Amino acid sequence: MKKSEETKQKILETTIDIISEKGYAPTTTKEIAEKAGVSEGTIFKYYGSKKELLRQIVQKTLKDFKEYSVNEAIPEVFTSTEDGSSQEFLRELMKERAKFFQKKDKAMQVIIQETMIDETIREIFREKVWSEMTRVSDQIFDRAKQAGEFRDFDNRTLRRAVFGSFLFYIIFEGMLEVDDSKEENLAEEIEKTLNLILSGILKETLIQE
Amino acid sequence: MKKSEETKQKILETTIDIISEKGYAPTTTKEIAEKAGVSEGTIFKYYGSKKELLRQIVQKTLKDFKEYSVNEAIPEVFTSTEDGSSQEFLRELMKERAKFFQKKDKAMQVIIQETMIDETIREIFREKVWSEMTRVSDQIFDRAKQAGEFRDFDNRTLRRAVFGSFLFYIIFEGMLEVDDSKEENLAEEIEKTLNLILSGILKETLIQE
Amino acid sequence: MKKSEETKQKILETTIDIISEKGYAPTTTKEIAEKAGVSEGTIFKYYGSKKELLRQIVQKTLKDFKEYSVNEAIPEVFTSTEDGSSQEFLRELMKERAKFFQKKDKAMQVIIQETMIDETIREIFREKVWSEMTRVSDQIFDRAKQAGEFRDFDNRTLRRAVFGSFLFYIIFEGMLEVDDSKEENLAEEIEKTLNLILSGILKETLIQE
Amino acid sequence: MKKSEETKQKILETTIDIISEKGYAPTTTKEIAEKAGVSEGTIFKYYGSKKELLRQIVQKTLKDFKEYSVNEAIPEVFTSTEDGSSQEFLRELMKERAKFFQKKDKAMQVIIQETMIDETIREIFREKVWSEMTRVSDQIFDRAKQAGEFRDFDNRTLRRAVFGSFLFYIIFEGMLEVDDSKEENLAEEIEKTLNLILSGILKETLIQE
DNA sequence: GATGAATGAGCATTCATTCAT
DNA sequence: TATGAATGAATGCTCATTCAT
Repeated sequence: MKKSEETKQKILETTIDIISEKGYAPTTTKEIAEKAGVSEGTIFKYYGSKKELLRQIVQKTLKDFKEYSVNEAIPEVFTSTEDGSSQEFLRELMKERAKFFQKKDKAMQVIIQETMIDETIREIFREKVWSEMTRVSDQIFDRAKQAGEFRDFDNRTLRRAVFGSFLFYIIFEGMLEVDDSKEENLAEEIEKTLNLILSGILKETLIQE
Repeated sequence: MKKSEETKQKILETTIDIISEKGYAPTTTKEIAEKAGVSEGTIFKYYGSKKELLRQIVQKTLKDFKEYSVNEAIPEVFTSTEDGSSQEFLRELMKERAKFFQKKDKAMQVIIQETMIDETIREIFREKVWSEMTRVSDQIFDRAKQAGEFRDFDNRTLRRAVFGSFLFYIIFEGMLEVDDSKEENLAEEIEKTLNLILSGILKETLIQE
Repeated sequence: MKKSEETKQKILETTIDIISEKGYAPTTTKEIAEKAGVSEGTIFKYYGSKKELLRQIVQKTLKDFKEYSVNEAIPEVFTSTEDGSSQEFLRELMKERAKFFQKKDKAMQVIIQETMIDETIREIFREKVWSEMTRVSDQIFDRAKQAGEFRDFDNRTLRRAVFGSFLFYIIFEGMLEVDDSKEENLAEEIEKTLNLILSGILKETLIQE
Repeated sequence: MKKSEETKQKILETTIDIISEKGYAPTTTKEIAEKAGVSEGTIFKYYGSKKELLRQIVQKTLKDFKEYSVNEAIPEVFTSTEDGSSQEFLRELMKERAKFFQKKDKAMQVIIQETMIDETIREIFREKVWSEMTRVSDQIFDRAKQAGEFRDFDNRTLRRAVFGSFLFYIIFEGMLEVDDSKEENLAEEIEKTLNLILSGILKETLIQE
């Protein structure tokens, strides 16, 4: 990597670090410059504006996410579950996604934060994540329902259950349970949660079909 | 209500409205003053500082939440599920809570936003919501497991599934699916989601006991 | 004294108290109102503006000073030194003035402070104090020199010596030597200082006449 | 001097100019910026806060004063009065100090003003000026009394006479006698005043020894 | 290419002042 | 008469942004 690329990268990483802690608005370019070891001018040389710096962080992270999904996660899942059930497929998919989240931990925090606040970011999120998530999960759910593997819940309800527990884990447990055994196995947690969602909480099945 | 109380209340409501749209930091006291129809001075007369205004919004909302829980939600749930199962209890409880969220919609948005960013607010949230949520759900889950009604998932996994889908509904669906049939019945959505979580997605139960 | 006069007086005294500690500018009308036990509105009812309140403090104090000079100090001095020397007269006069300063301690601080800063106040000071001080001291000095009692210093130099040591005592010793024996006898201090000035520091007289 | 140092210096001088006329509190940073030909931001870049700007003015002036005393005034005085009397020494010392005051005229006004109002500044003044003045004058006075040159006044009374007339000259004559022959010789005024104080006003010495 | 000095619009906050009650 | 709610101009200060070097 060229020197200038390194500098640019350093700025980006530093910004993600700081913003994920205190949010975008209260983070100053001065602070970023100091922690990144460059002058404020340099930030503007590379990114034009503070807002643009944020946009590039979001865009880059979501592009990475998409690339990861397409190039690594889904092929990997396909291979390992080739002739398997939808259930197996979903299980592997969630684990792959979780890996990404875990690696891009702070950047994802930034994205969720800003998605809640900024319409521009929200739009990017909608386009890059939400639509893809909806599309892929619709495919899985539809196939599974057709195959008689899943009960007949509508896709939105299914999505809510599958992704919601994941979201809860990311946002609240990570943020609020400070001193907890953070080193617990993510894959195992996903496993347990999906088990629950797939098999249900109750001993006696509630729904008569 | 006295005139001065009305003014104070008007400021609070206006602030919640604006902050829930754009977040705390980029909202200016000038903007609040204009939309609330008071002078900037008045805001500081009543709330001392912008930060304090936020703190009071959070505190008041969470106090209302607690009072609602204790005075309305839980008694109501107890009465209606007196000799019922834990499942029934949980179901009613979630519906009652959802009602509150729906009513305090914007204020809750503010709280979730700031919880992600501000350690002070995070602390309040931890004390007022998280600990209470943990305690109450532990009771329900433990009782249900002892009664042989629930499978033997650990409480954290159970919590993740139950509250996560709820969170997903609040944060993402509300925020991202703009043009959707918002008037859909909340109670019904809760019902469907809990059915899923309680009975599981799969037709054949996964777990052998 | 009528109730309203009492209120007015209370405001004035409170203001003098506070201003003498922190100066006019950083003292707020809110602070005055609170310490005086009235509403802010009342202050403006009586004094019209903060500036006017200051002006009235200065004017009143200097009017008191003048009245004291004319009605008490000078007659008292005349009586007690009727056929005495100028030296005796000066000595008594300084002691009488010192009594006033001691009594009006804080108000005089306010006046000296504001005289240094505000041209309006400076003008009042010039008219009420400086001109009178100059006039009276000129009379005493001239008479004493004519009588061969005083050496032939010009009046300004004489004034500087006589009033300067007094000023130094008021401003710096009072302000800077915090823990000192404040209860020391003012009259005695004046006495010692005037002795010095009248007789000189040196054992051998410097000036040959 | 570097450009940035010049800017910093310009701000300082402009501030001294304005504050010495109207005092610290009513002087606005906007006014300083305009008169100094810089932006308000620049002031805060260099001095952090308005209060800090004042503190630096006071500190710098008093540091200059101390350096002047030690490096110029006292050596100069020692050389010129090497085998002379204490009287001669005191005389020269006062003249040297007066030179400094005359040069730093406005800055000294600022210091005296703020010393009367602000405890922080008062503390700096106590440490830097008052203690040194007390120490040096004690030495001179003690030596002179031991040598039988001075009468037996206590040091505080001596100080009051010597510095008081000086103070009076600085504060009141400079401030109140606007149209006067300001170009009069400072050295000569000091001379006359010290003559008076050393030899006394009276023709006949008052004190019998 | 990178700096850092300088900017100025915009912010939260203060406070003397007004006025209906 | 006295209050205290409300004001809004003005303040100290911040910070993204520019640009000469």
